Amino acid sequence: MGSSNGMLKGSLQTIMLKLLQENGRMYGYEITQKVKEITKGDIKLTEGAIYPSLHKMEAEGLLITHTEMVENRVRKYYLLTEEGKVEVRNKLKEAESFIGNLQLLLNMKPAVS
Amino acid sequence: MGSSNGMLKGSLQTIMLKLLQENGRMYGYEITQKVKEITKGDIKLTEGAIYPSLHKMEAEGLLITHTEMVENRVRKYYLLTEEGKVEVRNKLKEAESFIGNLQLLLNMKPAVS
DNA sequence: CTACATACATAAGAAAATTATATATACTCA
DNA sequence: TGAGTATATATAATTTTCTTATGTATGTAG
Repeated sequence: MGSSNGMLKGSLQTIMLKLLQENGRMYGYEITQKVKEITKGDIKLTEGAIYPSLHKMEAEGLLITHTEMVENRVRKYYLLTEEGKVEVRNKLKEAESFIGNLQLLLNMKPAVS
Repeated sequence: MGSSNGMLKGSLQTIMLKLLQENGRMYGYEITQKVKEITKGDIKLTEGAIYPSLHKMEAEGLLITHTEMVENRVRKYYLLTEEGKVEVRNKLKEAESFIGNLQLLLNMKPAVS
């Protein structure tokens, strides 16, 4: 079934911010599809997780939005603000450090000599 | 200051189970010190996080305990049950997969050709 | 007319953490 | 003697963040 998330807890924001950094602008549904594609179906983001998270980041000033009608459907695009661009870099550093530490703790990486 | 946790969310159990797998038996405070040591102070587990988590894993049958008095202080040692040993392996596979996916999403790993 | 894909939103509840507090012993430092 | 730190465990209150479920709406495939 692939979709054994459970460890996703603290990294949703980081993932979405990084995708926005790379793609310039994205809408919610597009993000879920992109993540599914990149992880080959392993990680499936749910609407109940992404939309509140996007709203929160918008409220915090990390994202701005603009809405478009495409094929008679509403699309709400999200883009990074300047503050958001700074935040991505911080989050990525944090993630890098965290992954390194996790690999050390779980013995997935040789100890540094 | 190093101690920017925040991404620890879903991995506390995995970390503690892995340490127990490696060390045979450990007590709560010892786990916090070991994690601090291995991560050079980056990750500081709090009591409010570890004790409820250990209690839960004991209730689930993953751990058993025995208490000892050392230097006039109580120590509650935790050990893996057979079920717990199986669980560590599952959690480690999950963690490996998750870390791989996260590195892909965050562009911390070259795309597989 | 049913199901699925696209697209957003939100409410209810659960899970897992943070923060704060409490207990208790022992050592150090002023 | 009193304060602070280290060792050691526990729990309550709160917050954050997620899952699950539901609702709206359009378009296509069968």
